[in-house]
Amino acid sequence: MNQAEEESVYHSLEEEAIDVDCLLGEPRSDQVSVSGVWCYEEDNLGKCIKTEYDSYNLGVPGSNENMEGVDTTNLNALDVLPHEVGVGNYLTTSNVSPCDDYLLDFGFDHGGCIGYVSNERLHVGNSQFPMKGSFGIENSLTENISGTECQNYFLSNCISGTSTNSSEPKSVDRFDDFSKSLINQDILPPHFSHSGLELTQFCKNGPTSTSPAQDHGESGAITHKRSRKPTKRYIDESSILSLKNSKKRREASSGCKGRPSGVRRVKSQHEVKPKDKMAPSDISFDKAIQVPFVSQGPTECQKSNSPTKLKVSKSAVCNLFVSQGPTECQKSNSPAKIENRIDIYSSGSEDDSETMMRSMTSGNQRKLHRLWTVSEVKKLIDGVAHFGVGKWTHIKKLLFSSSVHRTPVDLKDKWRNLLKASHALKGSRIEDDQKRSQPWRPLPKSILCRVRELASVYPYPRESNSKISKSKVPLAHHVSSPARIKTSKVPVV
DNA sequence: GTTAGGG
DNA sequence: CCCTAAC
Repeated sequence: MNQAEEESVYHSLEEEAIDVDCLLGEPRSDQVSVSGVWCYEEDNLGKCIKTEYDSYNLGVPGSNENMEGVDTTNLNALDVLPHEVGVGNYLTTSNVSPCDDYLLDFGFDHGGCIGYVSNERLHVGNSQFPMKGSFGIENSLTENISGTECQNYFLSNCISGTSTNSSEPKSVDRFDDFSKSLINQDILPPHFSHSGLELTQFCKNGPTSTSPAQDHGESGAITHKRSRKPTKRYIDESSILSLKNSKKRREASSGCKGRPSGVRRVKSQHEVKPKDKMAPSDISFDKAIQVPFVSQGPTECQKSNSPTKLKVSKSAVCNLFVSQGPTECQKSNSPAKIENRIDIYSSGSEDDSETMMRSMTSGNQRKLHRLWTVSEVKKLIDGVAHFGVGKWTHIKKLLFSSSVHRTPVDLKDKWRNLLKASHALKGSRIEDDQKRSQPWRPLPKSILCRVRELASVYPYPRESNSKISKSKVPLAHHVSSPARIKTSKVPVV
């Protein structure tokens, strides 16, 4: 086995491990959408119900003491030992085979957990619809259709809807029904309810024509960098501090570079305008030095933190710093120790596979640092592929609705980082270099490649201006991106 | 309210 | 991840 093969095996194993974690960790409320979407497919109605039933039983093993009394279906489900409840059982009990991708995507991760289909596979069939297979909606559409029919189903539906509405009314109706079902589950925006205009337009022109890039009048022209002047806060700080605290600053910043991570203002509800906020007394550099639990004087922090709460925070944070492994963070904190200010833990307890850190000083609470899972990255990529760069709230609402901790800004930040990573990969081509630059979390090369593709399709403002024009990406030359997609990605049927 | 970009 | 100007 050469090195490349080892790499690929390594990646696939890693992905599998992460995804199984994800699967076991994130069923929850998504189950609702599973059953709902399944039931769209009439042929699978029985299976859906059965599977749903089974999974509920699996969720409460041993809760039924009269096992002899239950029917065969229940017995089958209950026979499964808790540790056996996993991918295999879900799949084998469901039997909705043609679209396992879809099942897993929607059932457990809304679009990318196990069933991610990389872009490479998208081109296996004769359909070249850009985001084929990797996006939950489309998978859902094709759940019971196999082969090329499956691949072209979405498209053919749309096209038949435009040319002659009566040519395949059944398909359109079917699609319409499905889209409605999605809307009812908040998976699709309301305007998807009309399979006629919007969707056909979407299909005919490809996703980019209705993408945010054009909505904002960016067609052809890449967004220019926004001019940026020094922030008020910066001006205030610098003017005041340069006079009063230059000496202290040197001492404080010697220990921590720049703004110390974790030192942050509490965004209180009584927040005032920056100028008022930064009264000289507030800019005590006691805050900059990371001495978390010392009373800070009349600052905002003190307003929001009672001494007892500080104490609680301290213990919780200690626990967190000790237990860095996945899934331990939540479990190691006894409920008694965690109260109001720690509620962020319970609210974010849905993803056990993530490593969490918390830096905290002066009572300021920084959001949990949640590492991005591969499945999350895939969802983000799919979202960008469908809606374009910049539609972060759209992507958030549609694909990350179950991830309360991922804000649109987070998505944007992550996309920026992905671009960096993908460019790093492009620059050095060698995967070892990639690992050297990101030894902590090597992303699968396929993902980075996909990011790179999308980066050329949906240039990110500024970065794409400079990098893509300079780079040797052959696809992104003189043709504006929407036009390029139109010609290269949308198949002519 | 959202997004871009600097930190 | 946070912050803030720009939109």
